[in-house]
Amino acid sequence: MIEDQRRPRQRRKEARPGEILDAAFEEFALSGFAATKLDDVAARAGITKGTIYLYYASKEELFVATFKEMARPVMENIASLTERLNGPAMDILRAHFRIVYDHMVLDRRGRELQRMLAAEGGRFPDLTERWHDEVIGPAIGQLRAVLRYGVERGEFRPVDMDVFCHILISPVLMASNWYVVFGDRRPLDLAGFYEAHLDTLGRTLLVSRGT
Amino acid sequence: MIEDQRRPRQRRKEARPGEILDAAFEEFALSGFAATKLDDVAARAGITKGTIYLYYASKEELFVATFKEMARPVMENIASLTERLNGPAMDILRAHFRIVYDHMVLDRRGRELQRMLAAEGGRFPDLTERWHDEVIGPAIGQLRAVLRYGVERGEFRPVDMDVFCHILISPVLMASNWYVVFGDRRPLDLAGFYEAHLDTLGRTLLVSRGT
Amino acid sequence: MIEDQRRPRQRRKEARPGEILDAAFEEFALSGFAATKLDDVAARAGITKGTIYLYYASKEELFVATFKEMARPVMENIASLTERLNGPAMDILRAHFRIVYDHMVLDRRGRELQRMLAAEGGRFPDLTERWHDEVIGPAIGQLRAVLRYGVERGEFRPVDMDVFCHILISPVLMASNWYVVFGDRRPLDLAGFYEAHLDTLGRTLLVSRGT
Amino acid sequence: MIEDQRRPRQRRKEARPGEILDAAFEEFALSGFAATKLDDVAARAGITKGTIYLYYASKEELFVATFKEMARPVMENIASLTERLNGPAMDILRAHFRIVYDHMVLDRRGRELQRMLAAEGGRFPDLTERWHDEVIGPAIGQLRAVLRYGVERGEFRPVDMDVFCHILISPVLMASNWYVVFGDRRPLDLAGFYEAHLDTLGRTLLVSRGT
DNA sequence: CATGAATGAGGTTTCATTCAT
DNA sequence: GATGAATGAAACCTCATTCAT
Repeated sequence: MIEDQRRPRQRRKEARPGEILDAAFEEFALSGFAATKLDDVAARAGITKGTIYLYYASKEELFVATFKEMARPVMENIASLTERLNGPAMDILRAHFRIVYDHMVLDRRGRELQRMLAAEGGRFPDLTERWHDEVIGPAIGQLRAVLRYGVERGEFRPVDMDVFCHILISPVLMASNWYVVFGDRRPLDLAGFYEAHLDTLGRTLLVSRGT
Repeated sequence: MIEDQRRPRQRRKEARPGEILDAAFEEFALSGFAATKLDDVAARAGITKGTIYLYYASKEELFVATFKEMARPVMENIASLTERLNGPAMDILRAHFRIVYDHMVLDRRGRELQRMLAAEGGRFPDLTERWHDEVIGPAIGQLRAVLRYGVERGEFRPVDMDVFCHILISPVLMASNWYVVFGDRRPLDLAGFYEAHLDTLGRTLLVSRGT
Repeated sequence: MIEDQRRPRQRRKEARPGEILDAAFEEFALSGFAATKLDDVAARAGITKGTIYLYYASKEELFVATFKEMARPVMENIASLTERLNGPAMDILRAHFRIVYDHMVLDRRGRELQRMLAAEGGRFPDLTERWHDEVIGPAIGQLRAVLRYGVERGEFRPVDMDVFCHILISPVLMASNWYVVFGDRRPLDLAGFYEAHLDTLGRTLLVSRGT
Repeated sequence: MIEDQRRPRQRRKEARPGEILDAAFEEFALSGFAATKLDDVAARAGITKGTIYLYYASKEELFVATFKEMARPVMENIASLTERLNGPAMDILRAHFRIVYDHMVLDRRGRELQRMLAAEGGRFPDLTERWHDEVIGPAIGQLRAVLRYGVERGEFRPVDMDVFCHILISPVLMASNWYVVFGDRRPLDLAGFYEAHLDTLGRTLLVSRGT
């Protein structure tokens, strides 16, 4: 956003790829892969079309690189989810979902990534796989670990883990998807949503609930 | 499915628009709006490209017509959801979700419609509005009516309707989205999923559960 | 050349591919494969660029089709060279070379084909093979048959066929190549050249020459 | 070929233009003028694209310089062909053609130069002129001088010099062209070819041949 | 001298749209 | 109504050339 005072040719080359990916992400998120014009990406990045090809061999490669770059922080954060399991399982769950909400719902990038995947997954199965292996899979794996911990602890009732993990995480997808589709026109009370989600978790899982 | 006994020529004339929409839906669902070629639509419909323009003025118009046509049965079914509220609220909920699952998860069209909306909604805000007004809105409205009925009946505990409706319906979106994104490669136990979903509903809503 | 009075869209489609190949040949012969612009081909054919793609999938394919089409008459004429071997071998040779000169030297297409092969053969090895198999090979094969016939008849002295065939046919390549490279600026006396060539043949091959 | 012992940096400076021409020649010979990329030339020369422009103002100029440089040794050798005319004319011819074969057939550069001329001559008429004036013309001039010498000497029969010179030299073009077009896939017996060529010369020219 | 990032004109290719039949 | 050949704008991509370092 801050104007670089040096002339274009003088800009430091190290920053180029990143600037391009930022611009590309905006355009791809806005228009989808097929409808995005490299001219627009270049214009947004303040360069010309040809320059993109110095760093990425094709539009497809740019898309993949963009997705991977934008997914990286999400992946890293998911990977570093609660490893320590001690204390009440419900507290761990609460912390767990706090992070998931931050990265998949509140962060615009997380939301757009999910949308892009739904939209373009057919043409980029590798990205779908990667997203599953490094985001969805680990997130559900962590959730399952917490559930098992809670059950072993006598805090949670025993449930079919495979299925319940998907059930319990679905409000996250709902919130992300709602935001992306209906935007600001039909706002969602995200804070209330989060609380209601956790309430549901508790009622669904806890063995004994304080009435 | 039922063979039309009339001569192809004759049959065709009236059925054309519908056949085109069927073909268009498949192609749009497969490739998205921008990447779909009218050539492919025409080929799939067994006609030539020019013929499409006899019925639809542009690719955009075809897309809108396709979406509307495919959304119509879903809308109608949603509209005819349980109007009568009598008997246990939980039974009504169960019936309600049966229909929702049938049309939004099990029916490929319902799944694709949701995906298309996520993918192309930005370029077709009218469709997004329509989908909200005639599918999502009514479905949630019905859900809210049942919840209110259950609360009035003393069967459900009082909750924040607005938020909980979204929470409680999210697994439907999850199932639909999962299917569309991960396809058959990572199958979901849909029957178990449905049961777990209803179980969650019960535990979340019911005032007292028979242990 | 004769203006077709019908408007472009009305031209008969059957003629299109041929018209395109004619135009393409001129441009390819003029500029070579890489430097030829499809715009120019289209302009020469009186159509637009897109139309070319209705008939040929790519510039390469157009080039190959052009070469094959232009080579066809040459190939057919070579194939129909003297099959009957009777009478003086020298007379047969004379007739043989008359045809070869007509198609490889006097005919502009024959000359250009040879040039194109030298120029683009590296990028289109299939064409080179085809040209060898259907033009050069047969022409030399026929020449060899006549030589053998002349030797058996006692008219020609025995020579190493493989090598002499190439030697004896070289003036044809020289004439063709000269014309193509130096054009009209340094004309060649083609009639005298042909006679001198046959004279050389006679002196090289005949057992006894009438002094 | 001889290793330059000086440090690369130092050696480079003076040798640059030559190295560039060497690299350019390989690329131009491989792909032709239009399809050759300066990137590839630079890579082959071990420098960067920009450096080429320190020495040559444009791709065209580089091509011309390359051709001239590569043609220089050929021109020089042609120029120094037999000036002394004494002894049997046939011996002189033999020596003459030995040199011509060495430089136009056996030397890859000679072959490629001829090919390049056929391929790009249209775009570079100056080169064509130069090649004619300094290679083809002198070579034929020398040949004519030997023929005249042989005729005057009573060794050769009188012939139409202009035409016969072309005829008699054509096997050289054939050999060169064959090699360039069919490469190693359809090898030519060059030694036998040379002998057969000289045999043809003798039979065509000599007044009386020892039967 | 040398670099190599950047440019931008221009080429190939695609495809929604038109229109004469 | 239906066809399908033709169009032409626009997209992706290439690469000769420039220029600040």
